[in-house]
Amino acid sequence: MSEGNTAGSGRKPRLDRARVLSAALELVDEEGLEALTMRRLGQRLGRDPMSLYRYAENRSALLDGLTELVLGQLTVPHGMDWQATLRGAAHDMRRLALLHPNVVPLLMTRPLSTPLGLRPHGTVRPLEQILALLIDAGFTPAAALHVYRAFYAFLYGHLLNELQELVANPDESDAVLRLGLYHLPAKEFPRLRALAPVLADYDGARELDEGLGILLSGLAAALTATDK
Amino acid sequence: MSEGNTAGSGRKPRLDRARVLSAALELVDEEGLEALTMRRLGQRLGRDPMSLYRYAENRSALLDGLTELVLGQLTVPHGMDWQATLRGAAHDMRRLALLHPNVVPLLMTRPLSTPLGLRPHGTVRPLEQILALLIDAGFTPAAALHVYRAFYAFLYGHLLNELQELVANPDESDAVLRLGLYHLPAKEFPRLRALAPVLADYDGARELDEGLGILLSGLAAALTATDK
DNA sequence: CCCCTGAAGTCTACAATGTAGGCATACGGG
DNA sequence: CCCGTATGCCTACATTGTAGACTTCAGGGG
Repeated sequence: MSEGNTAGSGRKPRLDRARVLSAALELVDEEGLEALTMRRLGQRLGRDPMSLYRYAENRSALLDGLTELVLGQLTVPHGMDWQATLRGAAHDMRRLALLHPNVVPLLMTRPLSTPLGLRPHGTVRPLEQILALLIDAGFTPAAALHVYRAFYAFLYGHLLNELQELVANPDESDAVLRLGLYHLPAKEFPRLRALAPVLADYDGARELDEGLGILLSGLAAALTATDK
Repeated sequence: MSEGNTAGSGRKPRLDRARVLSAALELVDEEGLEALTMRRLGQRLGRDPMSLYRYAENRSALLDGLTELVLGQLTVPHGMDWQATLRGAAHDMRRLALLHPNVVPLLMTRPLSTPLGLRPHGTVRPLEQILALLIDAGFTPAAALHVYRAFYAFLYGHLLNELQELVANPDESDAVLRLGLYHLPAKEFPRLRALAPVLADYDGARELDEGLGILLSGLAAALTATDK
């Protein structure tokens, strides 16, 4: 019986920020954000909860660390024209979101409470990279910022959209059941209910791609007209 | 001395779901989401915390109630063409977000954990209204859904974007200071830091409007080409 | 080899939170 | 007037984040 090391295998290989964060990420991936408590995380690492404070100041900083860990894995591709690059980055971001759906709320809302300059550098780097890309492609810095913002907005919004479709019974193919649509009074929500079949086969990658296509080409047109 | 009724004025005018929710909204508006605890809310209403459970099952349901209360105030305008209507709705949504910035994280993330059919009806109604609008404007139901999704994505993403600019010292006009940009190493983030002046005068309404213009006209073009 | 210093980890303790379960009380219909 | 039901309150508890003091331990200078 010995002791409560849930993870079991490795024996006390000296803690370390990266180790803490990735354990936290595993925990959140497996059991959701609520499960990420200092005590549970300590237990999973076979350590006293209090040890964590050597590596994370407080729980909120731990959450920031999580977003940093995930966003740090985002790769902005090289050697293509700017539109293809942005598309590539968007799809990679989508991949990360689907890989860690429970972290998505953090990705969306953490920045709301942290000014740009104080965010973990890893989370700001993609912004810098993309600005560089756009400026090298000939955009004015100000125009580059506009493009980035529109891109970011649509991307993040799309992810919010897409992850809603995963909710509930992911193994149920009938959208009426899967999304609990039968709870909506038919008189009040006729169009929505009629859309059940369409809701049933949602293709996130494609929807993202088409939206981006429209947005990016539109931006290119609008901006070349003025100051690009 | 009497008792701990912080709100002071009114004396026990019988509780009621609407009263509870709007007190919760005030509390969140004034002191942020963290301040919304059962005890604080009870105190503000001059009631025992436990009374709240008559009107809100649990804290999570209270948060859902908040999003419902705010989204219920969204008005989708009438009597214009579909693009103008969507624009109008977007600006009204923006108004609500700026009015209740602390609730925005809820608006963005609550739907992620609640299937469509189980959401408070007030939060689904705008979706139905907009679908109706688009279908009446001649779109296929499926096409209407696509338009709605792109619209919603950009709108929500834009709000995430815009609310980040409010963070930190809202009364400081210098963006370097206001956003803490001096914390970013100049070698690693040159473009971003150079953009400080542009970041300083951000016009959210305009940015929203221009993005929407591009997106909506692009959508119209793409869809009339196929099945609108 | 020993001891000493700082870091790494742990223990104890506390205030705050959500909420279950039982009780009081006030109100409205017979 | 009386009683049943909805409304509100009280007590109690398990769980959380985290402060502060203590322990353990690695490793480097005498």
